[in-house]
Amino acid sequence: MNENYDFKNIERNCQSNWQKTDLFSSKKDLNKKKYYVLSMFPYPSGKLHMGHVRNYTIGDVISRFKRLNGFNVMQPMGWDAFGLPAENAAIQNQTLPDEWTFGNISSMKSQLNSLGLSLDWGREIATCDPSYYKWEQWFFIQLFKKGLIYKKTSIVNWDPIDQTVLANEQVIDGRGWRSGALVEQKEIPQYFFKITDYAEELDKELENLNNWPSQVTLMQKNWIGKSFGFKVDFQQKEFEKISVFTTRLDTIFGVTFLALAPDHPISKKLSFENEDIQNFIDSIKKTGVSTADQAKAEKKGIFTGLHASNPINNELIPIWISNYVLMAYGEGAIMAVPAHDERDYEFANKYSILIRKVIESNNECSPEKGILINSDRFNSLSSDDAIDQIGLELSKNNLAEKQTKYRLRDWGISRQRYWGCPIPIIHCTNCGEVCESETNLPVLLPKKNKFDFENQSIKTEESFINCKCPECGRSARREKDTMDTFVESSWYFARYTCPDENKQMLNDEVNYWLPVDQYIGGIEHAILHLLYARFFTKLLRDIGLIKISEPFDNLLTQGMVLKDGSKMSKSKGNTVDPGDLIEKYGADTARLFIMFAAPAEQSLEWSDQGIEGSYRFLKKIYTQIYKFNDLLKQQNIKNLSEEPSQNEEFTYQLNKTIEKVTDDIDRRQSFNTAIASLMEFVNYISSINSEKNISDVYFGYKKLLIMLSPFVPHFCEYVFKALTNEDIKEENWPKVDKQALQRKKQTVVIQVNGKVRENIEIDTDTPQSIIEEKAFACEKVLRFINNKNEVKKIIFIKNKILNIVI
RNA sequence: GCCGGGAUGGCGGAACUGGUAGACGCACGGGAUUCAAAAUCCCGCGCUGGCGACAGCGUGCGAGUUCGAUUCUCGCUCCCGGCACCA
Repeated sequence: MNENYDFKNIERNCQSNWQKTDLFSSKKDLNKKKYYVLSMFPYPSGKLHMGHVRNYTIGDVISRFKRLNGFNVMQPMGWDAFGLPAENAAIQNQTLPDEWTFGNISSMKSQLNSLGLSLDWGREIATCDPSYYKWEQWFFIQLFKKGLIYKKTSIVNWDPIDQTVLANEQVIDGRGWRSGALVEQKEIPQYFFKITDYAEELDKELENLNNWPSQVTLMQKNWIGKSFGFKVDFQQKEFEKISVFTTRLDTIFGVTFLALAPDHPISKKLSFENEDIQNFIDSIKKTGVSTADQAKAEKKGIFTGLHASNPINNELIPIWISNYVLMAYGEGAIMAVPAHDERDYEFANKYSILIRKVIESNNECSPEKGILINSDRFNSLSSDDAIDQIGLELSKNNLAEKQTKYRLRDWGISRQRYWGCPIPIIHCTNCGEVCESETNLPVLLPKKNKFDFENQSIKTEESFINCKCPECGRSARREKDTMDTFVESSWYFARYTCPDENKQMLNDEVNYWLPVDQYIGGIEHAILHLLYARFFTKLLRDIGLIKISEPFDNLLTQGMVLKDGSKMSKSKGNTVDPGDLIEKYGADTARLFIMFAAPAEQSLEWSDQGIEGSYRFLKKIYTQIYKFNDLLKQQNIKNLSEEPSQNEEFTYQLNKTIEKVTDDIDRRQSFNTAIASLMEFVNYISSINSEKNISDVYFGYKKLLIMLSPFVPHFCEYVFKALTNEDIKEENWPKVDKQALQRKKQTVVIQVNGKVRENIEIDTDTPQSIIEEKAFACEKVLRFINNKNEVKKIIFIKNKILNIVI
């Protein structure tokens, strides 16, 4: 053992040994319980950032912990390799998207390895590899044939100068990021996955995800947005009727206007005849496409000049068109009740529309349910009863229909970009829209020699576009759009189980490894990615490729890594390069610090000074064990048998630590407190005389190193070998001796009116009467009690507290 | 705007089921060691008052429930994440 902690050598040697022995490759083994640990795969941006370090260290700690506990662990890694940044980089750096991406993959792979992650690289996947996306195209075809994919037009951001579709991210303050042109809304045909067919199941099965953070399931629940209500028809002279969806039929007497979405068919028809309406709709089209932009936009509207009649009392109601009504939800039209809906209220105030209260309330606008007023024969009913009765009456007359609605919309997957998985559709003038034949898969992305700025998002290669129709054999044209990159990340966890399978999408291995036992990733993926992955799991099940319905058993959503209060980013110049840290302190210190600095699920404020503390902690253990090793040599001690210690305090401290660390890692996933306990234990060992307690200190260090090894694997492997001459890889996680946790003495706190006045050290389980006696003998307690007669009551919690209330 | 989360010393955080607020670490101050520095070791460290014993105050703000609230309830403020074409 070297006198100084030489992390560079230790880490280099360990990593090369692990690689040589292929230590972390995983195979099906029916003698062990399998455990599949998955961290969300990275986008290969080129440089590892602290968020990756955090994500992958968490996954690695869990993997190593589970291995020590006898599980057959699989921890794979791969690359979410399609996406926009590759195209941007290609334009900026005069490279090609594939060259840029594969270059990044190779440099990020070595960065990941320098962290000492116990990854099974034999299962590596890159989603831009044809052997991966071939099966995505195959799957697309199966879904298409099952009718789970359809085409419809939808709105995109259009940059009129660059003549290209923009992602929401590329629209800054309503302008294209490159051209600076005012962005327009444009309708184009796109393919959609029918995720709404699965809305009910996706909603219902959230209940079974007991090991997911409740905030994530709650966000998904709200996103799916299941609600019960009525579709109500308002009769209308010119257009026969206008249907609206409402969850608050009880407020129908309070309806003072109807509002249509700007892209509602009636709005569109009216715009052809009326220039003002046309201008109004055009002005709305200048706001961004994203829901956030639309919701933040000022509420605007225009009166159509038309009226409709309220089905409950035939009252004539004005019809407006407004930007706060979304075509994508419900009927694209609403019955507005300003007295009981805040958005309607704001709109009615702005345009001086009548506000009529129909639920009892002291406020001008109250969205809460209550007792009906101003509602004719339904007055004094509760909201819920009124909904039932009004619903019944209108339904009888075919004016309303009970409906269950979801806020969830179908998933549009067409992207007008180059660097993505080609959609395997062929447009034939003869046969229409047909799938590419399965034998022709994969539909390869056309190679480019030079990345074309003018047409960055459209494939112009004639050799790609021109093809033969698989049905009739005549000339046809290939679909030019690619798929949303979320499609690739919706099934990669399944493909890891059989990455080399080239005859089918998935084979039987998938049924051994799935579901993923522990999934780890950023909280920013709480809705979209996790919902799409759940959706795909159900699709794969229904096609018969897998048996499970939910992909991820346990979910850990890690917080972001911040510096100076905000997300690390190049533009803010507040990044910390993990490579620099590893160079300066080693991977073990970097891993230890990032796990110690904050709870995994919370955001982590980066501190340059804090990492010094973690480094110091490792150096301290190193030096202590080095000295202890010397002591063993001097005294020529060789065989230390693992006998129970006679030192009661030592066994208590050791077992308390084992219990705490095990529970913290396994159940609570509270890694920062697990490390704190290990630090306390190191402080404790330092405080005992090692010459007089050789055996205790030896076993103390031994157990300590095992428990620390998931966090700092290289360090522990090396030091363990030096101390014991054994291989830490052969060890098991230590077990708690429950007996050792029983203490003979306890501290009981004496309070007066809930304020601590004294502590009493006393035998465990001492009864209340004796503690009371002691308490009333304490000077510090009596000082706050003038007269024993004032004591109103005494609260006693065994081994904890005696509270005297006066 | 809507949905979700957070706020505790100078800083990161701990307190798991309502029961001693501040574990562990950083920073800082004092001391030891050293020619000196770094490293290391020891001691102190919420705020206010007090020589001290000790007392009062204290978990974003305002109320409430309770013998007792960082923890539960209601109402706010600020910060962070998501909002369907960033990944």
